[in-house]
Amino acid sequence: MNFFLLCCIDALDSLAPISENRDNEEIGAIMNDKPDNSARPRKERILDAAEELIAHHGYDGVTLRQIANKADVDVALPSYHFGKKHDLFEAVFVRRAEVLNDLRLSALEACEEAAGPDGPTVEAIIEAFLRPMELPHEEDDEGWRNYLALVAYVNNSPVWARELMTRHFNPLIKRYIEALKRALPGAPEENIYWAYHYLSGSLTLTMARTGRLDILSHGLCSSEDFKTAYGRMIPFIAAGFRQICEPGK
Amino acid sequence: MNFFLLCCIDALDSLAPISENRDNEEIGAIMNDKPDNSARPRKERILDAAEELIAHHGYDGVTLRQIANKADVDVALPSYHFGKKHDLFEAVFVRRAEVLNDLRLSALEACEEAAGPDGPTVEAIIEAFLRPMELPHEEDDEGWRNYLALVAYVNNSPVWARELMTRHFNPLIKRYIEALKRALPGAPEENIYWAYHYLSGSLTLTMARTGRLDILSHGLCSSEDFKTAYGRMIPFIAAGFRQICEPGK
DNA sequence: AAAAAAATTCAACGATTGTTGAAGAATCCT
DNA sequence: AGGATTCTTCAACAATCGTTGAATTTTTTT
Repeated sequence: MNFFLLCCIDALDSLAPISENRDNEEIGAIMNDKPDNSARPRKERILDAAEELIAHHGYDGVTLRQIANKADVDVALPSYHFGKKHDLFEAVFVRRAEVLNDLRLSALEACEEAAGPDGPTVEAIIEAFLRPMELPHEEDDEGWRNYLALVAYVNNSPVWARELMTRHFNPLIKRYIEALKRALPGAPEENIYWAYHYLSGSLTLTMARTGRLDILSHGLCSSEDFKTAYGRMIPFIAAGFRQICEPGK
Repeated sequence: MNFFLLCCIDALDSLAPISENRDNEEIGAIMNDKPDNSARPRKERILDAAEELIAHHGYDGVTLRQIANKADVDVALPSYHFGKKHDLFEAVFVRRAEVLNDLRLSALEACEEAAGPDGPTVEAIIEAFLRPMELPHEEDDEGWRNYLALVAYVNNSPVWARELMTRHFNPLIKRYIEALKRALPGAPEENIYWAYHYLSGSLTLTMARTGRLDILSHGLCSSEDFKTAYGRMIPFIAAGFRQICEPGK
């Protein structure tokens, strides 16, 4: 009863002059749609909220007020911490980009080391490219899932892809391309790029998690099932690479 | 001299009470960034403008005023012809959807007829799926190119994909899936759906024309080169299908 | 040619947008 | 403890958003 009363007060406190931040947040975290907002610092909460909303509705489909509301902070706080809206978007994008690049670089180096002097196979390289994206959300890390959907949104956008994606991801991708060239000696160079393009597309749609495949297959396949998605994808893409990149064919 | 004067008047006529629409438009079409707006009826001009702008900037990234401006019509006209903004968006999406479906259906039926009693091969089916998108813009039909970019945008969006894409494209896709099942007897059914998913992703990114591949390959490949994109894609995807759908492997 | 219908323009509405400066509260440093 | 710094709130700004009703022009019909 006492507990319930406090929650109702909390729900109406939009105009009450509050000065008890910590207590208020902890109570609000219990029965709100914004989970455990009290735990993380506000600056990261804003990034989390922006990440999720932009991944689902796009940059222009989300307002700073929606972001602030989901993060349970004041409207002015995103601007204070990140400046313009576009800067907030970049901050969201950059936050996990280096983490992902590091994971991928380690995976590539590991599979190169494990391989013989001829270098790793196509399958091993593609696996090193894909598995790092599976790892972060084996436990249900919704933040990482949202980020991957955001990357899919950016990578498919004619506006953002050239700037953001190229700047942050191309250097590492070029390393992967070099490894693929070694694994496919004699391949026409442009075909390697086309094959990577198809790989990128398949991966992008997977990360977007639109749920269309679920409907089409009547529940036989699930967009949320990353493990299966990547597991099938590796031999699929590798066979495609071999088909158009091996000179004998 | 006389010609140039008329153009200047035309450029300043935003507040002049005009009643000579036809003449005015023809003159304006010569030196404006909005080409041949006088030729097509206004209702289609609005669809064209919305198509191009939404394909490039997304639904929320475009205002009705921008659309009206590009179509060279009044701000209120889109609302008069199509109602709400969302209805205009759907009108754009639907306009060419049936045309595309018809092209694909004809292509599928043709290749089924050409094949023997065992039905067409995987390559033939995928070709029938892809080539209809190449045809409309072999001549530089920018309208069709914009539409395909719009479909890519929609198909990659968690918000729109389930509703619009499913409603307008799933029926025909199911026919293609059935043909693929025939071409790949004994294949695990879910793998067919996964393979189609990868195909859909590769196609989507190709239609989006982000220009990233151009940068990555230092101009070796071009996002605008649909012919090559589809030509390489068919054997690539077909090999992938065979890899994960043929029971022997 | 007059009347009816459709197409187009104009001006304006309330709502919402991103952003800011000043005021206030919390935290840190010495 | 107290001054400096950082963080957070509040209220408000001009600009722009989608949409609409009434007026006007153009086209179609009679």
